[in-house]
Parts: sequence; structure tokens; C-alpha cells
Amino acid sequence: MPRPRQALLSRERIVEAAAALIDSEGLEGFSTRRLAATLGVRGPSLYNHFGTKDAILDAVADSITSQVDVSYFDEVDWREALHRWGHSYRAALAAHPNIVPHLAQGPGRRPAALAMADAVYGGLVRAGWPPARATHIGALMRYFVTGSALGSFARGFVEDPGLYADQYPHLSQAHRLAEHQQRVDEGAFTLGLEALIDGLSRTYERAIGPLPPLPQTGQAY
Amino acid sequence: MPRPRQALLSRERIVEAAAALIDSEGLEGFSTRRLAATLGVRGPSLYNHFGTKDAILDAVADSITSQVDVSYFDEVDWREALHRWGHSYRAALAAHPNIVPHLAQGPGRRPAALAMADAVYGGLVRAGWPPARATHIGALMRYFVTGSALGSFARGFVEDPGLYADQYPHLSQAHRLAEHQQRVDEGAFTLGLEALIDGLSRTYERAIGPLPPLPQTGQAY
DNA sequence: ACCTGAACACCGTTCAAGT
DNA sequence: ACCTGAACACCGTTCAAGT
Repeated sequence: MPRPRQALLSRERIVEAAAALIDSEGLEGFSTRRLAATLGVRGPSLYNHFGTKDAILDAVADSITSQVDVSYFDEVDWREALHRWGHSYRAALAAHPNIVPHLAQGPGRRPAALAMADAVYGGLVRAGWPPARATHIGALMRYFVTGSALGSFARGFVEDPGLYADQYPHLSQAHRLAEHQQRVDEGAFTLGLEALIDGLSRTYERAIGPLPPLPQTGQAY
Repeated sequence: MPRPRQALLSRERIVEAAAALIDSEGLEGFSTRRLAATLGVRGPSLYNHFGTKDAILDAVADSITSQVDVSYFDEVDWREALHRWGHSYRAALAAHPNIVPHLAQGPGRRPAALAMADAVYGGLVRAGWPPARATHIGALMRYFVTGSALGSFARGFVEDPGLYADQYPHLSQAHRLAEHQQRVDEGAFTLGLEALIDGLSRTYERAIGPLPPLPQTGQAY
């Protein structure tokens, strides 16, 4: 079949189908030929729209990053901003865990990732953090969020009681973790994020200056 | 060539060569045929020692996890234990960043990973943390460490000043991050780990009870 | 027990040929 | 401009054949 008068493909359609394929099959199950098949074309057709498979992955990664809301970074207290960012960032990535290893390589030349880094860094410097510390905070937040989205902690434990019984005395209940996957992973993320912001607040007070009280905080436990 | 009287391969030799190949070529460059070539055999020979490529990856992951020291978990204060664990865990993983996406899927049936989880969970429960919270702390530490080892923050920014100049007003120095890669990534990790432990200490005091002062702390900044 | 070549069903990517 | 089939150099894995 030659080409129809209306193009079959577009970068948008390819990115959408690629995200769906990565979600369902993982990064290993994602091939240009399979992607092409879901779009009703042959593998080489994709190369009219993207230079390489890696460029497709970049586009998928950036479309996911663009879901992260950072609009409040110059409006609210930096502690509140880190709180909102953490949750928004994690929600966007956890919806597509299979692509996190690619996305965690950094912003590269991806516009949404660069815009996010710009907003965060700008907000932290404006809040009084020294530039080097603002960089560190952007980095450590990415570590925590990408790590939490990369793989479920709870689902990492096999659901076979016999595996733990003999050799690992404290893990006798580990086989039941997977049942409570969402509660465990979200509880861990929330505890960590609150602890992180709490700890950073103390660092700020020690080194930079007093912080105003926040409307509601400290009911983390 | 048939087989020599002394076996050419062993699981140990395969794991060692696989780790080296993954370090140098990344997970994408790692194939059973290439691995076999570095060992002086043909691809199918590996299947006499491992069932699948994935089983080789598991063995590499576990040999890296076995480098993490958790021996002190029932000897020192939990805050000090988390500190030592964080640094030892990160050092082991950061030496082999390319395999972190595989390793971050959880312990599965890998003995060293299960032994590590057992020691950490046991230590935290003994220190007075409720079981559910001990699980959360194990999880959030894994998030943070795997995230930090997965990809350098500093190297994630392209070394091209022109990329940032116009569009991203706060990132005008981002092109210089890569020069200071190690300082930036280690500074961010240390700041985050201290903040995390500090924040968790406050949670403990609020919900469980007073904590003894530590020999030296609080000079993090 | 352990290594081999041949074979199978796949890959990413290039390119000349079509409209 | 955009889709195609053919081709290239790769993959992971199975299996019968060798010793």
C-alpha cells in the first residue's frame, strides 16, 4: 500500500500508542515493529516521524513529565511547594512505572523536564536557599520520587510464605505485603516526603533563618 | 570444539563477566551472545549454567546487594544504623548504576536482598518502631537510594549553554553541572539522607518516645 | 556434564522504490 | 511527504549432536 492522501501517522499518535504499549508490555516488550503494528503500519514508517527508537522514548517521557504541576512554585511557601510537587511528580510517574528508568536519566533536551527543573530551582532560590543547596534539593527530590515510582516496594516481595519462613526470621509476614501494595507504597512515600521536608526545614532554620509556622503541619504520623 | 575436561564456565565467572559488560555497555548493550564472546564461548553455552538471561541479571544484582554492610543493625542506635546503611547501600549501587533498574524491582528470591531486608526490618522493630512503620522506613530508604544510584542528577543536564540561555531563566548555569558531577550528587544524597533521618527522629519523638542525644549530629549544613 | 552449530522467531535501522 | 518490502546485522532460546 502506498500512502493515503491523509497521513496515517503523526508524532502525537505515535507517542500515545508508545506510552500504552510500554505500560502494558514494559520496556523490554516495547519494539518499533510492535508499536508500528498497533498503529496499523510497518516498522520503517515510524522513521518518517522520529529519528530513532530512543527519540520516541524521549517524547513519551516528556509527555509524562508535562503532567507534573509546578505552577504554584512562586506563590506558596517552599515547604508547601515541595509537598505539592512531590505528590504531583510521583502521581505522574507512578502511572507509568515502566518508563521511569528512561526518564530518570535526567532532563537532557526534553522541554517539559527542563521547564520543571527551572520552576523548582527558581522557587527555591527565591525562598532564600543558596544556589548550591537549591540544586541539591532538586536532585534529592528527584532521587526520592523516581525511586518510589521505579518499582513498588510491596510487590517486590514474592507471595510465597515458604520462602521467608526458615531463613529470614523478621520477614515472616513479607508474603502478605503485595496484598496491601498501594497502602504500603503510598504510606512509605508520604512518611518519607514529610520527613524530608521536616528535616530540610530544620536545616534552613539552622543555617539561613527562621521560618513562619505553616497553617497545618505535624500530623504526619 | 567439544568440551574440555575442565569446564570453561562457572556461575561465578559468568556473573563477574556479566557485571563488567553491563558496567561498560549498559543494559541495552548487554546480550547473551556478547557475554558469551567475552568468555570465549558461544551463546547457548550459558544455558548450561543459567536458565535465562534474566536469571543472570538476578545473580549480578544479588552479588552487588551482597556488598551492602548491614552488620551493625542490632548494635547501634537506629539513626546511626540508617546513616551507615544509606551510605553503604548507595556506594554499592552507584558503582554499578546500569543494573539499578533491574535491582530496584525488589528482592524477589535473591538471598542477599532478602537478608538485607531482614536485618533492616528487624533492627527497626527492635528500636521501637511499629511494624507498619518499619516497613515504610525500609521502603522509603530504598526509594531514595535506588533513585540516587539510578542516574546522576548532574550528568542529566546537557553541557550546551545555548540550550538553557533563552528559555529557562534560572538554569543559565546548568551546563556546568556535569563538571561537578560527583560533588553535586554526593552533596544532594548526604543532605537528603540527613534530612530524612532528622525528620524520622521527630516523628519518633512525637509518636513513640524520647530519643537519646547522638554523639555528634546536626553539623550537616 | 557441558559445549557446539543450526534453526526459529524476533530485533533496530537503512534504503531504493512507489505515489 | 510518507508508506512500503527487502535487506543487514543483530537478538534470546531450543535442541539434537558431539565428547
